[in-house]
Amino acid sequence: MPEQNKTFYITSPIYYPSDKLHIGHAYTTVAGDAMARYKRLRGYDVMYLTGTDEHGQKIERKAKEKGVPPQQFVDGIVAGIKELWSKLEISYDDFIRTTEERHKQVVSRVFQRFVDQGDIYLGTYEGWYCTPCETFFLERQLIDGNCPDCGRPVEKVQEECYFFKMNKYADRLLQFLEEHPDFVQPESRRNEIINNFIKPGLEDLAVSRTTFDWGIKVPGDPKHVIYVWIDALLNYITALGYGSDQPDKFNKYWPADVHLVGKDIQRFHTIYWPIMLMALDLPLPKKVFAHGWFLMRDGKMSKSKGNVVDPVTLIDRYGLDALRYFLLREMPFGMDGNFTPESFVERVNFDLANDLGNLLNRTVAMIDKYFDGVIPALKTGATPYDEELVRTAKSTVEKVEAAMEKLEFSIALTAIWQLISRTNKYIDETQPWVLAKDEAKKAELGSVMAHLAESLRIVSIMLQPFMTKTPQKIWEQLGIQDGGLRTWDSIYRFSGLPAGTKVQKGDPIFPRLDMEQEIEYIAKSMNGAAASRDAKEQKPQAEKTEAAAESAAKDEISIDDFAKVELRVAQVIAAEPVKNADKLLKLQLDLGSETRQVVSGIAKHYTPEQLIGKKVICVTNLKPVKLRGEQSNGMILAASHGDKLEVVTVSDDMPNGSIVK
RNA sequence: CGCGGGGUGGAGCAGUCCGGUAGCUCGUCGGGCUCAUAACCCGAAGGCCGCAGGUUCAAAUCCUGCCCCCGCAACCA
Repeated sequence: MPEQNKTFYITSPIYYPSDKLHIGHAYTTVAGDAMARYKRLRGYDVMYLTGTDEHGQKIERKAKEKGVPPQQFVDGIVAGIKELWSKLEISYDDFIRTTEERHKQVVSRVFQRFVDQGDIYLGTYEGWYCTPCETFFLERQLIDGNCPDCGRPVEKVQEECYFFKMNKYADRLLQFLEEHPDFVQPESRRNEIINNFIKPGLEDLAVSRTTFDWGIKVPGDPKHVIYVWIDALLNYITALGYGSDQPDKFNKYWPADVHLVGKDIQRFHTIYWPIMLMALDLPLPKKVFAHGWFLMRDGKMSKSKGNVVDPVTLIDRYGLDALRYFLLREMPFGMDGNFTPESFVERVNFDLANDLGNLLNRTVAMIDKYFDGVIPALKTGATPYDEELVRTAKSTVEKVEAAMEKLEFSIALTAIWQLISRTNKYIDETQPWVLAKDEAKKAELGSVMAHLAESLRIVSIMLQPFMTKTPQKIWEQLGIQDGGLRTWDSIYRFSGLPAGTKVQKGDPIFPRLDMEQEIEYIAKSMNGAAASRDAKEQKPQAEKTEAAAESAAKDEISIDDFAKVELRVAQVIAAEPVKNADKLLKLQLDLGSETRQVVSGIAKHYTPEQLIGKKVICVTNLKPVKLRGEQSNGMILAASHGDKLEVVTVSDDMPNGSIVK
């Protein structure tokens, strides 16, 4: 039997195609791609899997709103996701969709097996149901025994539901986690999982639903739909053909080397997934790595805050490699970090344009100028500075390899940039422009040029996992055509580039950006609708923000529809915080003819004192609700942008109760 | 006592597990150089490492208590 290549199986999460993806999704998937590319470079037989988790109530509902069948709805979104991946040059080897036959059949079979083994049983789910709200609640969610949403009485319901006996495997799981300290990464999250979830005892997991239809039916009991985790997690093996008549890939790649996940779903991958695999008598994945979030200046990214970054906007304007570099460099993998327009532009300018781009540019320019574009012979030792440069290059390779094994992308990139920096310094030390004036120093000068070119070649090869276009551009300028000079193995020696190679001067690979202008550009693209209003200059067609898309998607209404809303001027005569609530203020409003109580979620922005006396606009014919136990008979209008919020007011001489239209 | 993360020179972070010269990027100031994308290189200033106790020969690092910030969860009609 021929010797098999070492395999490497890495997965991204499968994404939920109910919305457009944002930079956070791009981040995870680019990280997985970098790892996959790195392992391929190192000679591994790599399987990189990504995909979509397409079932569930939310998609069923969204499809209904759009008036299309769920499958058609997700098909559209998935096409967009694939387009984004193609734009990001994600080198996935397979894209699994949970609506595919290859997945659904196996999920059914596995479910049946769990039932047969006694791991899944049919039980009853007990909860409380609010008929008007059509929502289930747990005992602890109720407020004074009533619906937390509308305050009306709820009724106790018992519903059939299938459960997975998680606790049956808890001891084995705990033992596994103790024996495999590397399984959960970063390590800090391991304790959280063990202490918060496993040690207190695992509850049986509800694995079916009867409240919606869009999903894989429970075998032999079609009113039940298999609920998300059983369905979704299995993608990692169904994509490999597990349980099908073609299990070759499964045999070859399983167990997975790394599951990349967001920290929000790490729990499911480190508890439920291993337990499911134990129940299937399969080996467990080697590692579950949770990366952090990109946070915006005003907190977590969210559409309502208007701070969502669309990766396409950045790619179209700054190029793919700028974005990929930023994502992988800006924050340590596994930690939260910030996205700001400033940080993005600074990275591009300082690291890419000034350090790397300029180094290539000056190197090629000098080879052109001093040697008619032909790289001379390299002779290490020709200058006193060679040795340290060569040593730095060697140690950089080691550092990058070590960092990549731990998925420490930012550390790997930092190391590469240290080499770039060292190479820039080498130019200052050797002073080629001085050597050039002395014909006797021609060989020395030539060797300096060769060192520069070789250093850049090594950099370009190490950049391949992170950037997809830049290495190619560097090779073009350095005149590297031989594939052998592009391999990872070729960088252990500092002498790969043969003398006589003809360089080809080109445009700067990363043009310097105008800081102010670009920061403003990105900031505007993030602000969406608000930005488009005050945007003075031309906006490239690519700029379409979520917020803008969303407002455009809102249906037009007629004047009659609007007339249904009764708005009146009201004066705040009393205001106090609601107990046990951070965000709520209880307001007493004078509407002229009456006084009424309104609870408003503005405590983070106004103190009660600031509001008293203000004339605000109140929606007076809104259905009353109870919030945190307080009656609210209306709602006051407020403008919000990002984390700013301001209530809408009118001047003091407008009488209370005046109609607003 | 709901869960979790964090407070380190002006900004953003590393170092904290395994105590022992406090490091990186940017900014500021000064200098050098001209091959290069006003890029590159060198140097300097600037920190009682949130506060208070404790352990130790020695604490950013270990222990105890406290303060402050930020996510998540419960409430934004």
